[in-house]
Amino acid sequence: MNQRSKHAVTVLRSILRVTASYDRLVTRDTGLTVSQLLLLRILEEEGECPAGTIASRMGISQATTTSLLHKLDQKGLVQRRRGDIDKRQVWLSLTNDGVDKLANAPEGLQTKFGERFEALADWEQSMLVAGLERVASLLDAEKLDASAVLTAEEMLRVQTESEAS
Amino acid sequence: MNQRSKHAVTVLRSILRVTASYDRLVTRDTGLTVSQLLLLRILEEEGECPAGTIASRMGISQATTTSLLHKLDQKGLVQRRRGDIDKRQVWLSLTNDGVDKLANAPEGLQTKFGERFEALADWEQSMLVAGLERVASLLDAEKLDASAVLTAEEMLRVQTESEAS
DNA sequence: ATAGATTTGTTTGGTCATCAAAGTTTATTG
DNA sequence: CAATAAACTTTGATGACCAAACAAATCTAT
Repeated sequence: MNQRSKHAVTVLRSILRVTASYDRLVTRDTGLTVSQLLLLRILEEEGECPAGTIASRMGISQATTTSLLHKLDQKGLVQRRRGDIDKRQVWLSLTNDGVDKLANAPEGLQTKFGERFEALADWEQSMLVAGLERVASLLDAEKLDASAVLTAEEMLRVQTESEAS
Repeated sequence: MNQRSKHAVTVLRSILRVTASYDRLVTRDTGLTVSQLLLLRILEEEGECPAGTIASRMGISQATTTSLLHKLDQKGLVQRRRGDIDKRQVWLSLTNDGVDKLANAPEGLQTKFGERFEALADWEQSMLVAGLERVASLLDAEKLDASAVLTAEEMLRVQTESEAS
C-alpha cells in the first residue's frame, strides 16, 4: 500500500478516535449511551415497529437489541407490545418520556461539528460531503457482502430524517 | 443546523459503523483486538518504553493500559521489566512472538480500503485526503481542551511510522 | 391435519474496552 | 524525615457485543 493511502487510513482513524470521545461526552450528559440514543431515534422515525426492524437498522444482533431494549424499558423510554397478527413479534414504541428525552438530547457530534462545518464556504462544504461519501463507498463496497449492515443509503435515510429536529 | 451539515454527520456515522465491522473481522482473524494491535504497533515504533507512554499515546487510562498489557503478556507478545533508575516504571517491549505476530497481522481496514483507494486517480486521492484532514480538524478543534486525547498530528506520527511495513 | 422447518425474540454466558477510586511502591521536595 | 507526587496495579463497575441454546408462533409440504 502506498504512502498516501496509509496516510488516508491514519486520518480516518484519528476521526474515529475523536468521535468516540464525543460519544463519551454525550453519554455523560444524557445518561443515555449512543447506542441507546440511536435506537430511540430510529424508533422515532419508524414509529411502532417490531424488534427485528431495530436490529437490522442498527446492524446489530437480536440479542444485543434485546439487551438495549431492556435498559430503555427500565428507564421507561420505550414500550413493548405483543403483536396481534404475529404473536412472536414484539412491537416497540416510544413512551412520552422517550419522546421528551429525545427532544432534549444534545446532538453532541452534530452540534459542535455542525457549527464549524457551517462556517465553511459553500463550495468547501460540498466538497467535504462528496469526499466523505466517496470514502464511505470505498469502505462499504467491501463490507456489504460480508455481513448484515445497512447500506450507506439506508443509513442516510434513517439518520437524516430522525435527526431533523 | 442545516441540511447539509446533518448529512455530513450522517455520512461520518456510516463510516464509523463500517470501520467498526472491519475491526470485528480483524479480531476474528488475528485473535487480537484492535486495541491490542494498536498497542503492539506503538510498541514496535517506540521501542522499549514505560507503560505510561503507551497510555498517553493511545489516549486511554493507565488502568486500561494495564489490563491490555495483562492480556498481551499472557499471550507472550510483550515483556515487562522494572525500570532501573526509576523502579516505579514498567518498561515494555515486544517479544519475538510479538514481532512475528505484528508482521503477519492483516491490516484489515488498510488492505481493503487501500486497494480501492489506490485505484482512484491521483487528483482524487489528494482531494480525499485533504477532505479527511479537514474533517478531522473540524472535529478535533472542539475536542482538544475537553480531554486527554492525542492531537491529529501525534496520531499521525504514531501510525504513519508504525504502519509503514 | 401434522411433523418439520423457519422465524422472532429472549436468555445465558462470555469476551472485550474502558473508567474511577483505592492501594502500593518508589521518587522528590521542603 | 515527613509530606507529597508519580507510576503502576487492583478492584469493581458499566456498556457493547456476540454465539448458542431455547421458547413460542407461524409456515409448509405432504
